[in-house]
Amino acid sequence: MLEFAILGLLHEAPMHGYELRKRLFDMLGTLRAFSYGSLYPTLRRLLKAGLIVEDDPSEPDDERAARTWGKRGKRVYKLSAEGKERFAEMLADVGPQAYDDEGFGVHMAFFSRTPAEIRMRILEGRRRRVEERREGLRSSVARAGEQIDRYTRELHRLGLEHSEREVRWLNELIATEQREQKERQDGVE
Amino acid sequence: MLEFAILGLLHEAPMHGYELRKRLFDMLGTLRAFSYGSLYPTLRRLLKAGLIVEDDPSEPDDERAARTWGKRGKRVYKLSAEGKERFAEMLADVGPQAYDDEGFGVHMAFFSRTPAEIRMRILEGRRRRVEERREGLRSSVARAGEQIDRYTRELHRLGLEHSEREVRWLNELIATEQREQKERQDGVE
DNA sequence: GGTCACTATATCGCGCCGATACATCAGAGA
DNA sequence: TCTCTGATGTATCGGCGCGATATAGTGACC
Repeated sequence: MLEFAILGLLHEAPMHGYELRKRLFDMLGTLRAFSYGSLYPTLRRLLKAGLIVEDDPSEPDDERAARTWGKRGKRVYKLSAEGKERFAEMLADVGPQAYDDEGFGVHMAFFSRTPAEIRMRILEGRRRRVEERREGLRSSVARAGEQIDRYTRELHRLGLEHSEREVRWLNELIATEQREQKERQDGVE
Repeated sequence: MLEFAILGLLHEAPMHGYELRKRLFDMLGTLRAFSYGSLYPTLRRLLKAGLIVEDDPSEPDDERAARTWGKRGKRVYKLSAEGKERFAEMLADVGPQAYDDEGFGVHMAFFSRTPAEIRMRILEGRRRRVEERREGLRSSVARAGEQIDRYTRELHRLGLEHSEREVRWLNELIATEQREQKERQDGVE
């Protein structure tokens, strides 16, 4: 997931670790924080795999100000051709991880770079997933009184409300996507 | 967190791994699944630490039916004195992990075994945490139009709604707790 | 007799977190 | 001028938990 996010973000511009982390935080908020303890090792891994390369180009005087540093701070990374390719593959490969809480959020944050058809698949897969959760919680909450711990039931009540709300939210998004797709088609014809 | 959950569950009765996992799933639902890949190693660790002991007592003919097995399946664990102590310590030690999404859910699932005072601390800490998130998302959503990616904003909108709803839910819980505490005091006096 | 779903234990690799350490730099305030 | 704080920046370590996978006994249905 972090790999996906890094590759996605580097499409915008070359960046160093700290910046990546901030951008990520802005996009995902508390949904997914990604600590430095995973960020830097992942960067290393991507570097070794050749998916990103160090952008070290002895200063093209272009925004020189940022890197006043002393002896080698700031390591700026940019996407390699292989990295671009890999990101495209990951976009196309819509697995179950794209439907769970964290994976879905990360995927959605990159929807602007995601083909409409794949956006649709993810949105609908997510909806199915949340509907299942909702049904489970529904029956748990309905199976009232008897046996279930009171606090557990409260927990399930909140979960149920969240699920219901998210399904509605997804329905709106899906409707919007469909409307826009139709407009695109009408525009072409 | 898993350690906490296992120790908490074993207060009810001795159990084997599979059963622990099912009970856990029933309590936390999709909030926190805990796979076998973490459950069994954790059980081992707790065993080695002496917090749980194997309950191997050559059949007290008490529910014999369940263990028809052949050659040693089913390893039943029960709490040791140290385990009980440890759980009590973990209950009393309310750190930031008790306020985040997953930790809070697990703690709340064991509220029936948690002193009222600590329940209060956790509830209020969680509320503070969620309010912070809410404020962050609020300003992000309000800072409309300009610059922010459309899908990212949708993500933040949903997050905001969830935060608002959870704060309300927490307020109710806290109010209930306070009411009950008052009743307890009145009853005593 | 087959096969299906459930019960049950276990391991492996690896992604990610939290804590921690260590630097530089900008601005505020004494 | 000095110092302190807070943001910027890179990095490592131990350990938790996940997903995939292997193995196997049990009960029920057809």
